[in-house]
Amino acid sequence: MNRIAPDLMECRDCPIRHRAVCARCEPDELERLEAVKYYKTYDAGQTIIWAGDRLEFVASVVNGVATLSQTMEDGRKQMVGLLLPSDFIGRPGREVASFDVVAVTDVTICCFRRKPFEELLVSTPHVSQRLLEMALDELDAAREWMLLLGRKTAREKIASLISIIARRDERAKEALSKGKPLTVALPLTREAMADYLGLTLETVSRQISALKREGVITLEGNRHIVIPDFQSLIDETGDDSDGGMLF
Amino acid sequence: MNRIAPDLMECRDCPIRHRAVCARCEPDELERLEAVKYYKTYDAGQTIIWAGDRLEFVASVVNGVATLSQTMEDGRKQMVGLLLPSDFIGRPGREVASFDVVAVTDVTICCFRRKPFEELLVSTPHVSQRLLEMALDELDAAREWMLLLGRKTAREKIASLISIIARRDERAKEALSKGKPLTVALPLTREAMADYLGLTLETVSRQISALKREGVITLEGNRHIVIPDFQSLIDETGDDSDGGMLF
DNA sequence: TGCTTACCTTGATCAGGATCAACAGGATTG
DNA sequence: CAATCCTGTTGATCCTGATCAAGGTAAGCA
Repeated sequence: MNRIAPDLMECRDCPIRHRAVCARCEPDELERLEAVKYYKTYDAGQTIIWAGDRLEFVASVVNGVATLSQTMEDGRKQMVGLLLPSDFIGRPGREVASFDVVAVTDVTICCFRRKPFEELLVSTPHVSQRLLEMALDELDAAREWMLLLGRKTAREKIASLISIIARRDERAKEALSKGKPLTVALPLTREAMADYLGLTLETVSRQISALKREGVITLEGNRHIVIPDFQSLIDETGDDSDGGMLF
Repeated sequence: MNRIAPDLMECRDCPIRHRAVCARCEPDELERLEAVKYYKTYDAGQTIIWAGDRLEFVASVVNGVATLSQTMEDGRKQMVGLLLPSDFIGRPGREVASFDVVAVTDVTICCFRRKPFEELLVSTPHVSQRLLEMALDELDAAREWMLLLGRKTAREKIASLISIIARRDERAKEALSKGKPLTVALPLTREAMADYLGLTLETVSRQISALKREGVITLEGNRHIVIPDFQSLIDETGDDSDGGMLF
């Protein structure tokens, strides 16, 4: 898992330095952040924040994958976000968490106590500007997801999920640009995928089998998907076929 | 419709002065905004922005109701936001609109050309702070909506929509606080409701009829809903029954 | 080595909501 | 005033994905 000895790490060596909430910071701003940050690590499966908890800190995901989800009284569950390295956790200006945050793999996060961070937001314009930018991106992504949840078929949902994960995967990007078939690591179980897509795990399994049967994808073990031809996967997502804006 | 003669209106007389993106502005900041704003009005049914259009301006809804939606090639449509007075339209930092914005009733918006507004964002901290706050609120709302789209039944979706509209309705709030039965004006057609909820219009109609048959709601014409007992509507939404955090 | 547990697959059946279709009331128009 | 359009309601039928159920595979462990 390539764990970093967290407390030894300085911001300038941080793998998410140029994508996270601190991306735009000038050296002096970075120093202010550096002074108050602290790292935490969680094992796969651990809950990082419970919905309803008092929100003591906000954080950036440094490495690993976490999910943001909501559960109804009767157990129905909906994932509402996938948190990858550089993504932001928490909501400045809110006392209480609205969603559960759960580590899917082992996770390291870079934390700031909420109150001091809120003060920083006011005094450190490059942090609040970057946070605004990230929030607006998240909002667009959430709205894309609403289309998926409300209108796509099970098959389209699966194809969309795989293509989205492929797009966020650095190594996959490389393979794609070289026209090679690309292999994507799925960090999620079938159940987690179901929670994300608004399906049951059985339907997820069946649709993956169907895509495999038809040669759109190949499985390598249960957690690795090979995509021989990215375009034919895209064709299954139901999205506009303007291959132009890929990546 | 109580149309305001737009160009005569000054910010200090503006009905959304204290809720919109300008809410936090000091008098001097307000002057800067006032200098560059301009009003536009649209008739019910008109499209304000087409997805894919170059985004020339951002704006606040001053009065009326608009929708934010996405359409797939084959016509499937998903609404991803309901824009009520004080809500913000557009995305600073984005060249091209991602969603359609359509006026549902007659609508007046207060516009700022995008480029100058983006500069204002940098130089006017109270604008960007307020915008961040609004974006984070929208994000929470979008995530709530994802639970609705992914996991709720048709009946729960209808009940949720009605209760959400009731909550955003100023006059309804008043009636509620007095314990009176409250009447809510539905600004949406059955079809628009269906697009919002990820259902068909027939299912919307049937579920509304069912709620009426069971006495949870009463209809007054097609666009007004009377809720004799708000709690029993809430009970149908599938949400946590902690009536505590209402409003 | 066999046992347990977690994860996944596949089959049979069911049901919620989609689809197809007919019709009704009200507003608008010629 | 009839004709048309728009919106909404209701019925009949179909189909996608949920539910219930049985096995299968691989890893961890006694």
